[in-house]
Amino acid sequence: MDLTPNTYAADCPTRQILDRIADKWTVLILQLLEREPRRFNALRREIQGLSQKVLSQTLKTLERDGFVTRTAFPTVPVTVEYALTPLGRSLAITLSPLSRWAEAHMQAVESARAAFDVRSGSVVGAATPLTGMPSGGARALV
Amino acid sequence: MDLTPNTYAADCPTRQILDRIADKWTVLILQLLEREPRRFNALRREIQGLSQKVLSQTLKTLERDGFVTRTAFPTVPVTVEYALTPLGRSLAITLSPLSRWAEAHMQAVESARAAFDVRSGSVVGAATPLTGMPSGGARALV
DNA sequence: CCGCATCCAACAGGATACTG
DNA sequence: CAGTATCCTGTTGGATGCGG
Repeated sequence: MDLTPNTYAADCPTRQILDRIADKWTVLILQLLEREPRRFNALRREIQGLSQKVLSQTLKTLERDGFVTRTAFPTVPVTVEYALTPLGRSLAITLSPLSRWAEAHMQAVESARAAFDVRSGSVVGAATPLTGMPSGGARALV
Repeated sequence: MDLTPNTYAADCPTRQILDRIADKWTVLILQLLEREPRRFNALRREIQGLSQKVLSQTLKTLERDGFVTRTAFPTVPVTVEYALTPLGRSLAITLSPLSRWAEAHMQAVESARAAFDVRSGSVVGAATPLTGMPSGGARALV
């Protein structure tokens, strides 16, 4: 039996788990829930661009994976609260550097993209000019 | 002007970046390149389940985002080497805890899934028996 | 309020074949 | 070896309407 999990094997469970946790919505949701438990529509409102359907699906898998708990209070219109489990909290802590990295290096990435697009000659609104010039080839940049 | 980036706004650049870096293949590729630069087919072989098309696409965006450099040596059959930029190295370090978390908590997640599936009564190979029983409802767990 | 079910458009991604 | 181009299918995900 193979006791050492290998993320690079397609069939290893760790691969499947990595696929789930390396997800945009997972990162954002867990981040919010780490601060404090929330209701369904609270999450929906706080995360722009997240549709109700996808939120619903995501929460369900997060619950199944043991990251969040779903508690329904039998109030008049039902009230549902989502909260992190200890396992989920552990994951949230692991994930939070991702958001911070994105914020910290946003500018650097945008610059890199702009530079690359110039090198590739892909000017957005205009046809690629055969005139100017290619080359510029293999200068080590970085 | 808004100086504070907000990952929860749909149009914020950080959101787009988060979407890219929170990606299964990105995590795996950067991890490998952090140890040492690699050739195209080396990456392809080392990462099971990663098709040539997707690897190609992914590497291109990673290059555009300024995470990796692509160096082509004019040998007989051309040789191409991918390596991390300082920015990419910074990201790789941020990403590596993800893989390790997956490995460390693999068992816990699988247990959670099994438990959830039992609660939900979704036995894989069999039709859901109307006989047995529903309920099991709202017991607070965890 | 909290969802699920349905329909449908868009895109991701595998297989294959062909270039420098 | 290191890709690009084409085709074609499966899944993702938005929009909408209904039910507990």
